Amino acid sequence: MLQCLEKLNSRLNRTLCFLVNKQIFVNKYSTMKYLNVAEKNDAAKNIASHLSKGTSTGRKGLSKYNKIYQFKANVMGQDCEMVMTSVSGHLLALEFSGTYRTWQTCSPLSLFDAPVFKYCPENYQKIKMTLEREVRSCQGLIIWTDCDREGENIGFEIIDVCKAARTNLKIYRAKFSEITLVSVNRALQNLEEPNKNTSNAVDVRQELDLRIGAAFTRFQTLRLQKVFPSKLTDTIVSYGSCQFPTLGFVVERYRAIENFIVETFWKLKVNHTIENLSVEFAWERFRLFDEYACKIFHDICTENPLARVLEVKTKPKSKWRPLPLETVELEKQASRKLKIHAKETMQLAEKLYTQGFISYPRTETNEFPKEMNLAQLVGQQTGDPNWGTFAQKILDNGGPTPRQGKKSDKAHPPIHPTKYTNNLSGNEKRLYEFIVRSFLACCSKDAQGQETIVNIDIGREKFSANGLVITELNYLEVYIYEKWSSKEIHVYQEGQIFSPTSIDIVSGTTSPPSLLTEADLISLMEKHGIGTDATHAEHIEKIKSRSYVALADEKYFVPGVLGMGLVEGYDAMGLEMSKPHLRAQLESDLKEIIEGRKQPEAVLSEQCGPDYKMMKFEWRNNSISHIYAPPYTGCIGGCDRTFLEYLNININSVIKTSGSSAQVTSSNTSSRTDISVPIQNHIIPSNALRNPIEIGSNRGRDIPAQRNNAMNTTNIRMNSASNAANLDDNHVVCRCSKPAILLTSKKQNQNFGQKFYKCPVGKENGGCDFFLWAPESVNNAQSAFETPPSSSEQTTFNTTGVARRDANRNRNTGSGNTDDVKCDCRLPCKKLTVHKEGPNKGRQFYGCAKDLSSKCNFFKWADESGSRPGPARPAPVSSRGGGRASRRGAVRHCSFCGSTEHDFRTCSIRRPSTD
DNA sequence: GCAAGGTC
Repeated sequence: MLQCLEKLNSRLNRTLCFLVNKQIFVNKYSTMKYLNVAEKNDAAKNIASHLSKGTSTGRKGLSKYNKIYQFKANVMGQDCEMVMTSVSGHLLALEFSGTYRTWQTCSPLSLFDAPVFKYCPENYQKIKMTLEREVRSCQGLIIWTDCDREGENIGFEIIDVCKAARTNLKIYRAKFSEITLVSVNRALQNLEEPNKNTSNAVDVRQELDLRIGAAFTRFQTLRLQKVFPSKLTDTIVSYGSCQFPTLGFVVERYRAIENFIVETFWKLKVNHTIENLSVEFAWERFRLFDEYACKIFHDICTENPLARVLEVKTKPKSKWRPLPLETVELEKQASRKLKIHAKETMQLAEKLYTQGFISYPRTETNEFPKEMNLAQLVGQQTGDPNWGTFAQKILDNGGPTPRQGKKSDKAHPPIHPTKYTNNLSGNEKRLYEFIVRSFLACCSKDAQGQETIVNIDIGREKFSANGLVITELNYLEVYIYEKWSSKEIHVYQEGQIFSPTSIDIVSGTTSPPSLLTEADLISLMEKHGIGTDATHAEHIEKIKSRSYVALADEKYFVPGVLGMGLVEGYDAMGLEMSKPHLRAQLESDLKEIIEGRKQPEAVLSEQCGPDYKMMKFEWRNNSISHIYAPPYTGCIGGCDRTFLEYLNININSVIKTSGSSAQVTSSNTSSRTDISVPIQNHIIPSNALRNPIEIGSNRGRDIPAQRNNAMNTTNIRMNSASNAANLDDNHVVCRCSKPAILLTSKKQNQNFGQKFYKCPVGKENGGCDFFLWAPESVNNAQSAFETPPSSSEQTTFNTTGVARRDANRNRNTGSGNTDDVKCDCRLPCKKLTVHKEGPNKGRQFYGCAKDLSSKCNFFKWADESGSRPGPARPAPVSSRGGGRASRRGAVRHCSFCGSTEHDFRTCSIRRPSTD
């Protein structure tokens, strides 16, 4: 009996193990159920279809646009129940709280700090309720939103809604590049965590767009309505980070045309006519702006007017078929070729998409996935009376061979027809036809021709003419929107001599660029990252509806009085609101948030906070203490320009970034390291400051100084208030905003034992190369940078490390012979004489022999021995950048050319292109 | 009454 029981027990155990191993037991009693949510219904349907191998069953959700699909799938080794549904883009919207929502109950300025909250708009309530209802019966949530920045944020909106409805939810992110069988199954087997950083970046983008957009819109609307009541009553004068740069492009082109100076030019033209065939030869010099010079060449040619054929080249020439169609290209081509505006094009495309005639029209992809059955799509078109024959020809001649682009949004294929129809009308019909013809053209072959180029010589002047014979039209047969014309030319042979029919001087005038078309505007927006492919048309429409711009001849954009006034008004205030780089700066900040290098709060603070530029400074080596006694609370926003000059901060750059206060640029090379040296390590935020400040430098970088001032940057960043608490006692932060670590030099040289600060992460681990000698070590260490200071240098009045290095070199160089004295480029110097009126007139000095654009900052008086430190008197500066030593005498001079008659702001050397 | 980004 006992044996029987043991046998039975053993058998039961084996059965149990088998069931557990096969997960039958687990499934029976605790089958895992997941809610899967995609960004749109279409995606949910297709993903469900792939994951279920076509077996998913559908049912209605509370929202009629967002259905629910059910199926079984294996998730992490377990067979699970799957429920799949979707949202429709963003589920939540951002809005101001309470009284901040209405215009009359708060100041526009208060919107920068006003409380905001996320809520679900009325038209999305049903989607939200579906999620809440479905998730209650699930143990897991899988996010299937598009794998881009906005998609990640929409994912977190879904997560927030679902977590509020159901606790203890396991949450995963499916990452996929396209909705294909392979891709979505791979995503399910490699589930990840949602990326909070990416979502944070979108939150920042949303908040900034709302705050800045609403604040400026209300401010300028109310202000301008008050100033121009008769003209602007009931008119919204909106501001947006995309609509304003779009307006800026229109204004900029208009100004370029207005400011264009017409010039007359002259050129030679050779004609050779035989039996009604006239061939024009173009001059190799193209055109000259000097009539007299052109006449001389004309005389030379006409003195011996025989042409000799130097070369006859015949080569095949192709005209490329179009790339697979992406949204921006569809908008541009429809505007150019069909004269349908971008906004209408997208509305039409949306309609064609929902009727199933074309694929998803918002795509940045211009290459077809390999697994797409293009032949089947081409086959659908063979019955059409206009392009059916061509479609059949593609199939008969080896099938579709699409030209492939290089762009992919990893989500949608290029725009293509998905179903044949001949029941459309109006612009809907025209747009469908364009999409079909573009698709067939893309699947066809390039047009082929033979080009002949003939080069001739007349009196040593060269001319050329070309002809073209088209041999195969190929895609041009179906793509009726492009033309390629043959050009007949006589038969020439190398060495042939002929008499031209005429050799003429023709004059012409240069012409300004043309006004922007919609296609041009879209190209500019795309180039500068203004808006997305889905929103370009809306921004253009917006500036039209606001009367900022209008269309001339129904084609060309011209700024209206209001648009022009806004741009010029802000420009006059030094606020570059209509320039694209403001948006570009935000995009750069968002990227840093995504990469985890920047806190969202810091970006919000920088872009949104009041424009404080007050900092507390302390000076090392008494540098400028006699003028600005430490601790000095100074402004770098332009309110104290003298102070900026002493720090060699380029005021123009400060103004340029006044909206974000992220960066100022130093105006000369030697001073690019200035700021971090004279200022002691204790960089303490003043009471006026809400944020601590990090000051770094470009120490150690080899930057050609005069080439690009913007490169000589000394970064001054506002960090988040929360970082303040993390700072160590020294308040030294590195350039990646981390508290710097204090280390001791172990190198066996004169710096042994000296202390210095470094980035805690280290450059080798992705940190920065921040370096600063500790205050207690600075008088003993080589210098605040790399070069050892001598005792004499310690007593100099220079505020800059670089000037000290110059002094050091001066001491070691020879005694006035140009062959002995070498500059910082290690090249022999040239000896120069001061011509400027002043105490040093006639005095000689050494400077770099290179030209202005590449010379270094080396300076040395010719009549002084090398043992003395840097110049004690106001110095003539050998190049843009030297001569900080002269500050002591309080004689102000230009930091670029040394003149005492102006400062660097008005220096003609510094600003050759604008002065 | 405001933005820009999703999508229907």
